[in-house]
Amino acid sequence: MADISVTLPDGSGRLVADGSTVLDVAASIGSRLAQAAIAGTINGTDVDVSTVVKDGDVVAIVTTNSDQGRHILRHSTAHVLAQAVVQLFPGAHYTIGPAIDDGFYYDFALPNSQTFSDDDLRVIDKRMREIVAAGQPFERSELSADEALLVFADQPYKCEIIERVRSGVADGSDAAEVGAAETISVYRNTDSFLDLCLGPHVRTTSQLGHFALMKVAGAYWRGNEKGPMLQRIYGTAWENAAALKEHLVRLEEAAKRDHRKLAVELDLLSFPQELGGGLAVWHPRGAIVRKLMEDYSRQRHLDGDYQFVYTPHLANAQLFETSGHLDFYADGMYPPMEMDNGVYYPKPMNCPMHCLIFDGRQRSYRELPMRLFELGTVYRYERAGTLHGLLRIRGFTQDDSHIFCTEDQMADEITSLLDFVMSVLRRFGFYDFEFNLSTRNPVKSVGSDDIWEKATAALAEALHRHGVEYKVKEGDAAFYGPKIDLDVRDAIGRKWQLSTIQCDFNLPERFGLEYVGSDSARHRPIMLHRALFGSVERFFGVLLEHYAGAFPAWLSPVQARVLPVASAHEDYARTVLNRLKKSGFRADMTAADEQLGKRIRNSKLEKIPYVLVVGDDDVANDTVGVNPRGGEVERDVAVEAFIQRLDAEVLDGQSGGE
RNA sequence: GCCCUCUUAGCUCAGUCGGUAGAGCAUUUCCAUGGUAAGGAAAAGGUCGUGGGUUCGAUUCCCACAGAGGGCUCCA
Repeated sequence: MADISVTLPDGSGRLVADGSTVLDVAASIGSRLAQAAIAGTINGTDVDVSTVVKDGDVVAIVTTNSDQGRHILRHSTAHVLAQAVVQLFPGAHYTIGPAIDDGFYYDFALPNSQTFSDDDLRVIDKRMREIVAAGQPFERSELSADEALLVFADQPYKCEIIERVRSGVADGSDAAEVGAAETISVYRNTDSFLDLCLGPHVRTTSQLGHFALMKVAGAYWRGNEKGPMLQRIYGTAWENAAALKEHLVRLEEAAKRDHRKLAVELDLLSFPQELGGGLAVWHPRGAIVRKLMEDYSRQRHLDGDYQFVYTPHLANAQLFETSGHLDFYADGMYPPMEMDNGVYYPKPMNCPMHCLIFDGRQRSYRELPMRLFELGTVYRYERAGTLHGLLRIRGFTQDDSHIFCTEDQMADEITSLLDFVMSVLRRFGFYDFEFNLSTRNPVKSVGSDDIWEKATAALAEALHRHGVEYKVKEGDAAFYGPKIDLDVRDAIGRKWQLSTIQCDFNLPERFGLEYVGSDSARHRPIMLHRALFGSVERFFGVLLEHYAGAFPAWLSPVQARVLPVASAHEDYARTVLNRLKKSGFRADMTAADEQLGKRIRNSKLEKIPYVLVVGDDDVANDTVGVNPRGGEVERDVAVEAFIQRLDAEVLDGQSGGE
């Protein structure tokens, strides 16, 4: 048989026998590679390892320890899940089951609106392992739509997908199942189980097995809340036992950082049931941290030439009619209060009120850019199921600013805003930023093409000037203007969306805002909305998770705790405490009513940065024993030296770190 | 709002096959004064989320509501 030549990713050529498959190519390179091969790519297209290569093809082998490989084995595991469910729950309809970050899910419709229980998960898991042990092959075949409809005649959701392919409306939501192509591919595991799928898949189920079923959840068919509610099973799957274990440990670590758990443990804040859902009260420990955050924010805004304003929590309905919020977002607002002189609403945002301030008198171009700043508390009636600790809450405070400027000022203003945002976030220990630029949704937007183009260009320009990478989210802008969103990565690599910078062409129009230009004519200002923390509550929650409750010294509720070894040292301990307080530190003391070890333990659990132990030696020498959070104990430190050290650390926290 | 699960002492959790409840930690008091992550003893603490229903009797079974958790949808 004649040889053909294929090219490998490193550019080298390779001769293989005509009719060779991707797996044969892998085998020709090495037997271990062939073992690890679960799929391949030919000329950039994902394929099964059983696919035959042609002369001149560029062939790559996909192994399990790559993102692409894991994606494939997760998707294959989803098929195994579907087979197990179909076997165990006769009459179950299976719908779609894609791979996702770290795992996969599969959505099912069970007969008679049955639901899965946790016990069911255990049974399903067991059956899945039997399927893995059986080493079933994944055999690909291609069918016409008519053939496929016949094969899946008793699977209405599959038929719907097939019909969508036939009528050419299949889109991203169908992508895991079928391609955009006219032919429909299916993968067969056994004579009785096959599934619509674009592929590729592993060769056999025996290449799978390092998976865990995580949870059951409800999910709407096609994400449509008017559509049927399906039963979704989430799972995670990895290339080997170690990777699976690592993932599960990571989840445990993240759970330990849960801000709702830490808020209770550290006595920071609570959500009393009597208050109502999504409403928090701040306890002294949490309130002091919040105050420090707000003080810091205020100081930075003063430095940045912002003008401080205050606006009330209620407003006449007319205001929100003017702003358009009542038209668009009435569902998300707390209900109206009818008074003798009109109808009032709690404010869901601050912008309309800031517009009133701008509009309070005639404005000159000389006043622009005018930057109004407020820590403004707003109320939004978030739907019950969406509440989530501090991250999604019904009453919250935005570090909200509205900047009124001319079109020409827009680019500079946005550029300096980006500096400002990053500088503030760095102070809270975030150094890894990702930017998203959301552009116009042509169907739903206000404002002229010209102004959209200018504003989008100004945002892009600012990003370019900073030399930062950014993703463009086409059509993701609000109806009133384009925006930049900023995501940060926390200490364990999770992504959080925090800051936002938005252009608004709508409110200036609706409120008829104007300024007098140097040409003596009236012009409409551009309005920029921006929040750095986003909401103080949400930012606090993210910060809690980021620091795992161990706030840096400048933010810690208690910076140092003095512990006398025995009662005899209490007087001295008190003088040390007073010196710390006089130096401006937040410090306290725990009397020797309990053993030293226990008091140290409790202080550590409170994540206090410094525990100062004082005994006979210290009384004699004016020293302390310093037990720092996460560090080594140091004895005989002069009190003055410790104060200077802490002073430097706090100062560095507030102003260093750039 | 939708699907599932949950709600017992300040916290973390047992428990009652329907006969009004227990532990550890925390709290208070007493003893102990201990140099770097839990010393000992005692006391106090609960209309078992709320409201209805079934029952001789409900914290337990049923229903509704509220709140929480996991998802979906939504997030100006």
